[in-house]
Amino acid sequence: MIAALRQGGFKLTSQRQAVLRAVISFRSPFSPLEVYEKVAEEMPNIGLVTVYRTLEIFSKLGLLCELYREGGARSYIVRRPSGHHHHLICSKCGKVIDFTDCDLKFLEERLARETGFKIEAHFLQFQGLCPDCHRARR
Amino acid sequence: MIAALRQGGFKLTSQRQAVLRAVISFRSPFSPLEVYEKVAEEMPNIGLVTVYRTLEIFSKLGLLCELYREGGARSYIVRRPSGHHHHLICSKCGKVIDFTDCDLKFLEERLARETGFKIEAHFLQFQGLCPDCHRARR
DNA sequence: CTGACTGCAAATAGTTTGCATGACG
DNA sequence: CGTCATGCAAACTATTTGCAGTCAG
Repeated sequence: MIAALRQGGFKLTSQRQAVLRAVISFRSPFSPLEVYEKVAEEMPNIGLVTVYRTLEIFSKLGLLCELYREGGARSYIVRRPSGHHHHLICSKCGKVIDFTDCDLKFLEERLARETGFKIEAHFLQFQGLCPDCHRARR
Repeated sequence: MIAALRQGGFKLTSQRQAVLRAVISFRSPFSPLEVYEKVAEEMPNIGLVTVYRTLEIFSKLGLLCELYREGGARSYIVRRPSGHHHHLICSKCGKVIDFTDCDLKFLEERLARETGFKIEAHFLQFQGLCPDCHRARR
């Protein structure tokens, strides 16, 4: 991680180390504000702006992955080493489950053939109710 | 649609009709602001707030489906009872091509079985270069 | 040293709320 | 005619930008 920062030409400041520590302590998706609050416990002078900027850098470096949730707040998760993955999100409580195998190669090839596009990426996301929320609804 | 409004106990106002007309004219996901701008062409006095409230109602009635895009703006698509569809977007010029058959049933069933989620929707989008932009790049 | 980084304050963007007026049913 | 809907303005929340001082390399 420290190596990744250096490689990107970024400086290793105490703030960035603190944000990194906070980020890897989360087990579910987190917003910039949540990270800020956690970091502020040990570093009260840190600015929320710094947290925003640091999360953006981490995201560009591939350490974090931005995802889409209801409620307007941006949220991130720590990216697993495996690389490419998708999400299954509970529309009630926001719980997120990753999955990696999406098996879209056949569809992608057909679309490329039919449209002439050179396809570079895809975004796939499922929404639904997690077991708890599904149960609670009844 | 009109029936759906009545059934929900909502009044059928000219604004709601105009928003409905605008909404079904879009071929790709749209934000409240985009809907507002389109409606304002024929009804300059409409308030952005009314658009927000109307879209929320339509969403609750099941006519629209909220989805997540980069950039922070909320966005919706029309939920089509028969033909839900997806997009293939050129990352250079923004050209959009729709496609309908996405063949995710098998994946969806497997995810539902493995996670216990009740899956309600999915969002799938491909990005790449359209033939023109691909040619131009060389 | 020096350019990148930080933190403050202010600016923006998107969305929601309060309230008086207006219109559907 | 009563109630729900509208539109304005203002409040709010999340995020971005400008800038002067600070620090890692």
